[in-house]
Amino acid sequence: MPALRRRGARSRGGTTSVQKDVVKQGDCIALMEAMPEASVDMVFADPPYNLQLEGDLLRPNNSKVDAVDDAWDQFDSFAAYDDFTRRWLRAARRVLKDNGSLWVIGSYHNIFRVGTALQDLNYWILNDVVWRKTNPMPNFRGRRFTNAHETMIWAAKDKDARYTFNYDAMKRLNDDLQMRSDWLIPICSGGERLKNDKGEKAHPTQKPEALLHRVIMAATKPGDIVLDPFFGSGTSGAVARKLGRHYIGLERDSDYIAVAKKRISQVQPITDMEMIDTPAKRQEARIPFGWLIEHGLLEPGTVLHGPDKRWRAKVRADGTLITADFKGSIHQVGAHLQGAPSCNGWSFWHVKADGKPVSIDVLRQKLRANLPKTLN
Amino acid sequence: MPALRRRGARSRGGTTSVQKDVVKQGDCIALMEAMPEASVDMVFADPPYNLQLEGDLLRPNNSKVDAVDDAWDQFDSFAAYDDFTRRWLRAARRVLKDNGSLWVIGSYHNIFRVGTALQDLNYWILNDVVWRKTNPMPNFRGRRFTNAHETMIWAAKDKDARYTFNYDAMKRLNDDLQMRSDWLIPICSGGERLKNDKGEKAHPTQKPEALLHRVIMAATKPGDIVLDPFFGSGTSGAVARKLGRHYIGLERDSDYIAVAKKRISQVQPITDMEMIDTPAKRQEARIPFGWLIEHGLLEPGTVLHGPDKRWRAKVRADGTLITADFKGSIHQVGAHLQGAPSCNGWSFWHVKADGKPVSIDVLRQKLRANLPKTLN
DNA sequence: AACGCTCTTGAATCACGTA
DNA sequence: TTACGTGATTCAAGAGCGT
Repeated sequence: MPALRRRGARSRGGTTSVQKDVVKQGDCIALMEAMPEASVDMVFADPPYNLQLEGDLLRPNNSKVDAVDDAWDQFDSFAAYDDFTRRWLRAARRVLKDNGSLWVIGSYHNIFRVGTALQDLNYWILNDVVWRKTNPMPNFRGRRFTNAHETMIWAAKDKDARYTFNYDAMKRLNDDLQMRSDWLIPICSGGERLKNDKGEKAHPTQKPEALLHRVIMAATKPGDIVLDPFFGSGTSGAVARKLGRHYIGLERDSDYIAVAKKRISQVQPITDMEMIDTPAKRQEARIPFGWLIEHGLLEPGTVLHGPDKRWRAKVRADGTLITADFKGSIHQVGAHLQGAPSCNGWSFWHVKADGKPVSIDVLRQKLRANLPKTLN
Repeated sequence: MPALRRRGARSRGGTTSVQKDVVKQGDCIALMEAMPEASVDMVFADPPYNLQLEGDLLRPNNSKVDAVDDAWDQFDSFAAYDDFTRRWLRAARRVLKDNGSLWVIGSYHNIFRVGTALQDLNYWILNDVVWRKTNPMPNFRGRRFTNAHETMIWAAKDKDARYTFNYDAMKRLNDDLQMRSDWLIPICSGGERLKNDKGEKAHPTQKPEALLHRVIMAATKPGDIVLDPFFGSGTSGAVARKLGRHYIGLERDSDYIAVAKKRISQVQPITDMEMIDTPAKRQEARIPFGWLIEHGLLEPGTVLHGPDKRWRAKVRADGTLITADFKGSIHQVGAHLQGAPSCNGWSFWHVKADGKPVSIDVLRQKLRANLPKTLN
């Protein structure tokens, strides 16, 4: 039960305290209603999509697609889904700080209803952001376009809110061009995809950490609290912890909670504030340096050195480098250290791997090979 | 013997006739209500976006909605926009043929409300398609992501509609990969952008012809009728005419109508069917397997084998196959042997010719080419 | 170690015509 | 309206395995 407080005493920075870095089991609406109001800086929500699947779907080779048919995704009608949506969005709005913001991810099955509800509840939409998948599932029957993206809505609490947007960090993550509303990121697979002890996927819709990296870097500051009312396998919590933010996860399913807790416990937070604070080749696909970090080819805090080890700098989470007295892009820092007018950071900087220096350009090539022609 | 005929030759509704290749002036809802029902094959709509800064939103009765800045008026504005949206979508649904489809383009200001209305009116969403702009307007204040895309919703009249989708044409447009739901297309500028006699742009939101080219090629056949209830500068009409389709444009503003009419009059339609027809495997003349035997391309008793020689069957004179324990069609026997729910016998079975395996589909193509064109 | 090949898999509202 | 037979339909990655 929230403490009795005077109207207007609501702080913008939180005199109220809320339990941080926890996962709570239960219905997210009830759990949010029990939280103090205006207590979190950002909400990230991956609600049920309300897919309406009828029969089985077979691939051309007659194998069956493992569909999302879990009970938690079943609703009787659009009206029921709308009611659920409005209730959790209203509860989220109450616990959100006045200058916080909210992200919701969805597909065409549900995102229009979410967006309508947001607007009706007086949220103020800032962007719709398209997550373009490098490797979506194809359309097996040839009856539609390949459903190759999902949509995120980013909204402030109201029209006049002074929400956080780390414009420079985003720009640097994108090689000094403004970050656009369409993001190209692979789906979660391979080693990142959590499995249960039977080797099955632990959660049917686990989101990639690269996606959450960009969301959290864009719209929070170190120390901020990220609330995820549909915590699932805990991607938002894991990335928040890694980036020096706090998390609160709400989840009904105890199996998912166990997976998420174990996962988060293995995350090594970046404690060096310098690494995470955010004060910001033409024919081939352009790969911003920041993408190496988003995709885990470099960890924030990694030490890079120049060709002959005279020069060193550390990698920050937003894709800039930092030395004792200077920070900037890989090119700017390289030029500064050498006292040169310019420097190609891609060829200048190296990272130690198994004792041997590896050019970061090698990492770029590796990433480029993994991000196919859909880049263009 | 079944007659050789094109598959999918069903009539697409339309005993009623409708005026084609015209632009009508007036309120689109009233104009659609005056049209015969089930009379157009596709609707493309670029409705007002309800940009909240513009304040020029008109209610259904054409009264102007005052500029709004508080929550109550905002709700009033959304309600008016929703009402308008539902009315024109309902009218459009009535004039759409049962197997037609509808496209609506919008931005985050209005697209969620459009999508919700579509679902509520029992339209069946097929895809949301993202138009990624190569050259969007940058974000000048640095407070959001560059708004670099718009969203189109593609919907059928209902869940069971047999809408047109030229899968093969789309695949060829995309280097023989399935067309995805994210399209990269430049905004309309340069010579394509229509100007008035003062050199100002003739319409504020003229859409690029490349966008309409892909929409119309994807979802209509030559000779189909495309209805655009917010005709504006007439991009949909110009592209429809160019591609051998018909258009119906509805528009309130007489200046826009003048621009559109002049523009369309200058379009040279492509008359060569070879240029605009989009042959699909599904629509090719059906050749029963037995014809291969009748026409001497296969002898009764010939041994067929599967892709890897594990499976064998003999051809009987009536066009069935026989194995030790089973007989049936090429499809049934292929499925039975593999223990699969189904099998495309045309691609499964091969015959030895000069020591090399030849797919029976090759024989089918040979026969199809030799049959008189008039039957095709 | 480095390839090359096969097999598996991912938030999916995934036939159609004829009798 | 329903039942049934034909036959159309997949892309990018990762894992595993053999050379």
